[in-house]
Amino acid sequence: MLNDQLLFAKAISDPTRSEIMQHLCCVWLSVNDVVDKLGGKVKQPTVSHHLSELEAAGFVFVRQEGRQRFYTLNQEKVTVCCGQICAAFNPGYVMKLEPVDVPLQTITVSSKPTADE
Amino acid sequence: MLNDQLLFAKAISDPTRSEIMQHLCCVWLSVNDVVDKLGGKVKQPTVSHHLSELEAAGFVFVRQEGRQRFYTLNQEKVTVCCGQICAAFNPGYVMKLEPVDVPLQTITVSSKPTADE
DNA sequence: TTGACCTATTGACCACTGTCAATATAAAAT
DNA sequence: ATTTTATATTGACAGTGGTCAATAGGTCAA
Repeated sequence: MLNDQLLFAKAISDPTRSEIMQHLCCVWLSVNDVVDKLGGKVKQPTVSHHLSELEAAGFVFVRQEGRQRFYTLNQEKVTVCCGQICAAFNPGYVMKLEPVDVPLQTITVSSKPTADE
Repeated sequence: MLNDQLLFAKAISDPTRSEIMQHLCCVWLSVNDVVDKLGGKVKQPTVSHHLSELEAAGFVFVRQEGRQRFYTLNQEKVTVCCGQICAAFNPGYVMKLEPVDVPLQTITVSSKPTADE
């Protein structure tokens, strides 16, 4: 029913969830790590709930390790969604993501970004 | 407390409102025009309500003409918001919008501070 | 002036959602 | 085995938000 673009918009439309997602950019954090990063704004069950939602929607990856669970952002999916939104509201334009101080790199909205490591 | 990025995410997180905004890309439509474009999915008061919200948030422009009100998308603001979102979730990258088949035009939305200016 | 038309407003309804305290579950440490 | 630690789940609550019917307020046409 709901496409990724709408799911992504819903995901980032809540301040707490948006902040969580940004903290999960490029790093793996445990649940309590995220709780700490939020500086007491919300409690652990709330963070856990948001992370479950994000996982269900495919916006984060999870890795269990002992009794902790580490989460990280699904960078590719998020980038594709960003591109879809840009394209939807800028007809006639193409979005490109250019690494700072590095040769050009292009993201075509309907295909996979070439974000190599 | 709520920045444009969050307001934009909220705006496009509802299917009806997102569709309205896309219909208002590059054209001026009356309220009833929008109602028609939505094909009976929602009634006129609902459309009117969404348009009021969008106007309050600055995402659409309005022009009164006789007994009708014409709305159009605030393309620049929407594009800036798209760029902010891309930047927020792609640290280390800059987003560029390139018109198809036309010389380069750039919208820089970097989270990195530029020393000058 | 009267009536038809366009849009905004009101009030109500209900589904959804973000949050928390309390508790459960599971794994590690003692 | 007991305790401590890390996370998930449950249940409840208040607030938000999308929707509509009914209506109000203008504006134009006859």
